[in-house]
Parts: sequence; structure tokens; C-alpha cells
Amino acid sequence: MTLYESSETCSYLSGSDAIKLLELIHKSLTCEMEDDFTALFPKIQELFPFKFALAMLGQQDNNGMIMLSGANISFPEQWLHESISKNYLQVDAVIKENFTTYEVQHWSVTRKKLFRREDINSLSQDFGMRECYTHGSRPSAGGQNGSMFCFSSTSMKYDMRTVAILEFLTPHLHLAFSHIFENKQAKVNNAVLSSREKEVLNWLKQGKSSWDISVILGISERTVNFHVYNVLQKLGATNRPQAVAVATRLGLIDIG
Amino acid sequence: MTLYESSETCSYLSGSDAIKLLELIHKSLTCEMEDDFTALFPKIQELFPFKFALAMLGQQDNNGMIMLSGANISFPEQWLHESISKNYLQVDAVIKENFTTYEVQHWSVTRKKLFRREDINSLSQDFGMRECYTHGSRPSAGGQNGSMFCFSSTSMKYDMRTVAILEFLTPHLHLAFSHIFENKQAKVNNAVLSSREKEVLNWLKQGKSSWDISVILGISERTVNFHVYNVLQKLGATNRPQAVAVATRLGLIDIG
DNA sequence: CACCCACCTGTAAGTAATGACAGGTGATAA
DNA sequence: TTATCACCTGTCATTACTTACAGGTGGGTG
Repeated sequence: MTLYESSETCSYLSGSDAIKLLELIHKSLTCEMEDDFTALFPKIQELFPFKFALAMLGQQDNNGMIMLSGANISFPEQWLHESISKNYLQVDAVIKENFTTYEVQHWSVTRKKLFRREDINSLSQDFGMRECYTHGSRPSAGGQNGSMFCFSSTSMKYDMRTVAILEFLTPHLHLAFSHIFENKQAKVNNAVLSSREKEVLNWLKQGKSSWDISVILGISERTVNFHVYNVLQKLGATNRPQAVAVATRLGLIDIG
Repeated sequence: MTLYESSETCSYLSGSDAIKLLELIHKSLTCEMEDDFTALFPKIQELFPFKFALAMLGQQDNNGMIMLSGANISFPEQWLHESISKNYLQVDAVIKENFTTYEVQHWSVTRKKLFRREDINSLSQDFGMRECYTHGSRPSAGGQNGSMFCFSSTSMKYDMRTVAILEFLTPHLHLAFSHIFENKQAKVNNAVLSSREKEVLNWLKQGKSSWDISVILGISERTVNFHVYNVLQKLGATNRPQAVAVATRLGLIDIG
């Protein structure tokens, strides 16, 4: 049984902790852009101290986790740059552990558990990131992406209060961050098709034939087929059913 | 500016209120079935007293709100029966107000505001439901349904603490209730198509032609068309693109 | 101006899908 | 046993779609 199901987890929290968490969770509901999300972190700092924070969204794959999106709240850019160039993010044991167990981790605890020693990599030490809490959420209904949030500093004691805070907060950070990512993706994808192409696609979804659409739009059937052909090319689809499926997945057309 | 955005809303809450809310919100994240959802309400009763509770999910329509799903937590069955048979749910001003403003309502306050008088309908009075708080969430990204939650009793004072509790709690009740509804719908819809039909549909979505699928499944092309035809009939679609769209909407095939 | 792009249109050949006809098997439930 | 249902198969005529070819218009940008 993880602490998630334990009813005593909140006993580590004070009333003012709980109120701050409530406010944070409430604010997380209305995050639409990355700025809204970033704005949560100063408030998290009021709950427990950290210098650096990082958010990551990943998608499960055959080979492992693929990073979809990262929001660097306050990590040193150089650390990120070196970590990415040296492929640390793909091989790091803590990250693997996160995307396997999705439980709260404390670097020294995890490393002791995995390697039977506590030392961290020199890169992190150079930047004054001697300790770090990480916690993420697993892919769930309504979202197929997993997440990971890092809170790092020179020294962070492992204590149950921080664990409890993360367990209450992380699922909502995950929802907010996923939501922002999907917004962003839909925006990017939205530019792929022209307005006429989206219009045609929306009628296709409704079961209309080329002839139907030509009447609806007041253009020739040939032109409808022309638009459809362009949609197929742009979406990499081989026929109309796939085009509808791809467009739906990319958020280009409404589900309804 | 509504209380939602006010940073002082939580000042009406005690630390123990906040902890109970946190626990409730956390539990709401893992609700998969209606029982899980119903189990939240005894915990809500620890926050503020009420005798009867009701959850409703509705979909915006040209004419108004259509009820999609209701969970009767503890309302008198007879009250519900009479309300439905007398069409109260369609004409009730409080319900209309909920699905317009989506703000916390207190029956006597709302009625005073709308009708300049406080009296309630005799039906509710007969059942000892003299007062009621209602609050819901508007349709949002990732869910097109609005919700309404009622908490009723013989006497409920209007106070800011209860309002604050509802404002913090309701969005999460909404998410949980919507999620349960979608689960239920997907389950119902899932029985509509046979396993072979779903298999064919999933290949259609991938852009495969009838011939492709016949090779993949090791059956004749004619049989693939037979299955597709049955899918079209069952889903009420006129062609493959629409079938893919409908199946996606009903949760019959994965989006990915 | 030249260029790109969204938008529009035509012809035509080949391929795919639709919807009707007809029929057969095997498992499971009344 | 009779019935039902998922599953399977065939033919055939009609309609729809795909993908080439060819081209024209108007708006905006470098």
C-alpha cells in the first residue's frame, strides 16, 4: 500500500500547508498557458524550499519514455543543455524510476536504494543541485502521457511532510501541464490546414460525400476532391477514414 | 470578480477544513465507478451538514440543458420521481441559474434575487428540503458537459465558509463525475460492436483498405466489407469516415 | 514585378466502397 | 430442437474516391 491510499498522509501537513495546497490546486485548474503554470512555483516555494524546478511530459514507447515537452521553471540552462547533449535524461536512473513507479523520490534515497551509494553526478553538484525531490503522474484516462516534476536545491532533507505535499499536489500539476501541452499542440497543428480544408474535413466527419459538400459549400465537386487530396497529403493519410482519425487525434476537428 | 479569483476565499476555511478538502480532492482523482463517487459524500458531510445530495451532468443544447446522467446520492426517490414527472428539472429557475452562471447558489438567496420572495415549492418542503446549496462546473476543455451538485437539508444557513468549501471542491466533483459518466458510456457503447467489427474499425482508422484488412485478418475482402457494412448500420454512419468519427466519439476505438 | 499560396475548375483512368442479391458454419441459449 | 448471433463467403451494379494530367484568379510579400 502506497502513501496514496493511506489516510494518515495528511497528518504530516499543517492547516496552513493544506490551505496553501488548496489554493495551488485551485489555481492549477485554470492554467491555460505555460506562464500560468510557471506562476504556480513561487507558491510551491512557500510550502517547501527549493532553488530549481523542472517539469517534463513523456510518452510511453516500445523502447522507453519519449520526452514530449519540458518546462524549465528555474533549472540552469547549462545543466539542461549538458544533460540533454550527454543523453542523461534517457539513461538517468531516477527518471527511469519515476516513469516506472511514479512515486515520490528523493535523490539520495533512490540512489542508495538502486546503487547502494549516495553520491550524485558531478554535473549536478557543479550547479549546486546536491539534492532533489522528483514526483510524477502516470498516464491515465483522458491523457496518455506521464509526467515528472523535479525540485532541486543544495540541501533538502527527506521528510514526510514534503512527500505528503508532493503526493497531494503532483496529480494536479500533471493535469495542468498535460492540458497546457495539448493546448499548445492543438495550436501548432491548427496551422497545418487551411480554413477551407478544415471546413471540408468537418463535413467529411459528418458522413458527407464529395458531392454533398460541393452543394453545401457552393463549389464544384472537383474542388472538394482537390481540398480532400491536399488534406490527405498534409496529414500523411492514405484515405478519408484515416484523415478523420488523424485530424481528431491532432485536435484539428471537434470530437462532437 | 467572483470569489473564484479572490485570494481571500480560503480565509473562511480552517486548517482542518482544508485538510478534509485536500483528502476529498485526492480521493476524487481515483473515482472510477459511481460507488467511489458516492463514497465521497459522507466525507463532505464532515465539512458541512446536509441530509440530501444529488449530482447531475448535462449537455448544452440549442434549447437548453439536456440531462445526461444523474447520481442520486441521498435524495428521496419520490421527490426525484415527482420532479421529473412534473418536469421541474427542466423549468426550475435554480437549475437554469446554475447552468448559466455556474456560481454557488443558496436557494433562498437565489429565489429572493430572481423572484423577490423566498418561499420554496411545496414539494421540496414536504420532504424536509427547506434549504439547498447548489454548485456546478461549466463545460471545459476535455469535457463538453456541465454539472450541478445539490446539497439540501431542513435548514442551512448561508455562510461564506460553505461557499468557499463548494468553490474549492466542486470542480473536482465535476471532473470525477464526468470521468465516471464517460467510463459508463464507453462501457455501454463497447457492447454495441462485435470484437471483429472493432478490429476492422481499428484498421480502417489506420488508413487500410478493405483488401489490406482482408490480408491482415486472413479473411476475404467480401467479409471485411460485410463487417464494415454492419459497423455503418450499428453506428448510424453513412460511410467510413463518419464511422471512424462516431466510433472515436463513443470511445469505441483508441484515439492514438 | 515575380513569387507563393489559398482557392478554384476541368478531364480521365483506375481503384475502392456501397448496398443489394444469395448463401454456409459453429457456438450458445431458450 | 429451434433460434439467434457472430462470423464467414460469393456476385454484381452503382456510386464514390484517388490521383494523375491540365489550367485560372486574387491577395499578399520580398
